[in-house]
Amino acid sequence: MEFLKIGEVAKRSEVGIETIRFYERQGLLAEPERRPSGYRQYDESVVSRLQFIRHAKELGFTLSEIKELLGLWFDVNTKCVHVRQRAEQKITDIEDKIRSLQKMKRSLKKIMSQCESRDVVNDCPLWLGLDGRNNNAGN
Amino acid sequence: MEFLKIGEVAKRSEVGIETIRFYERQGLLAEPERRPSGYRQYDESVVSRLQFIRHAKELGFTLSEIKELLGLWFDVNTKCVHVRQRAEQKITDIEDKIRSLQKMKRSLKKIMSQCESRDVVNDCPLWLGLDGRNNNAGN
DNA sequence: CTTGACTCTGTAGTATAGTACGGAGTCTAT
DNA sequence: ATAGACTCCGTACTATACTACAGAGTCAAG
Repeated sequence: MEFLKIGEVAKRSEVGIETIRFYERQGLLAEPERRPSGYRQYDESVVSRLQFIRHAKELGFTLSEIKELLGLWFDVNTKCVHVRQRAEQKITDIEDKIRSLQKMKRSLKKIMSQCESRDVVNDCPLWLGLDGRNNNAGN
Repeated sequence: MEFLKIGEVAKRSEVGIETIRFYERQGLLAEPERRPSGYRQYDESVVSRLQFIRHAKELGFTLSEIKELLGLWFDVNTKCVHVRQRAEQKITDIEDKIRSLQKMKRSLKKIMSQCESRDVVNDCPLWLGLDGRNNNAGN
């Protein structure tokens, strides 16, 4: 079987059929080939692309950010400097996210240790560990 | 001045007034004390709490997940075992997020290097690097 | 050739997370 | 004591990201 129908793509990528069509309308997926009947014909690469979208969403990227991330690849063939800049910016954003998550993780561990030692405190380590001033990435 | 009015809290936490009231309705913030006039009176701790909410949102947590995260603290005073379990689960979630972000970062760096070397390829490292289940790298 | 599962387009509805009034009362600096 | 900024509540509106039809056509196994 050369091509996948939308239902097969949905199954493999764990993304709903309606959602796939929605992403197409939003420009996250290219318009696929069609059979004479009008049925969409996908090749397998769309499955990875959809999985990427799914992961990126779970990491707090919006669809338009994801669109930009995906766009970086296509631009590789065109304007190198802009790609570099945007990729660098994205990397910085990602590093900020990682740092915040690591803080959050440390705070949770602190909660657990306090819990263990029955040492009830009045300050919540969760938000004390995560208050501002460490990152201010604007979009 | 002992207490903060909602506008001051909004300014310090960089969260809108309407949003603060919205979070109160959603149960992310406790109902604050009131002046005889009905004005809300906050102490400073609410600012950290709002900042925590803001950060957690940027990391892809939903409001109800954030509510749960915040809830962990209060439960510390009550049922230790459940807190430990939930905190452990959250830590696992966070570690998954960190791993995905690190993959994404590596993929972006790969894009940049390919861009630099003018080595145009057909496979996009971005989503090739992020498709499911090969998630087993430590940090 | 039928039948049931699948797909098409277009439109409408839902959940989440805010954001924006309107019309009233309150606070505070002069 | 009054102007201008602030706050109250309730309701309605918005943006994002889906999700669910309706009504029609298509595909493929028996």
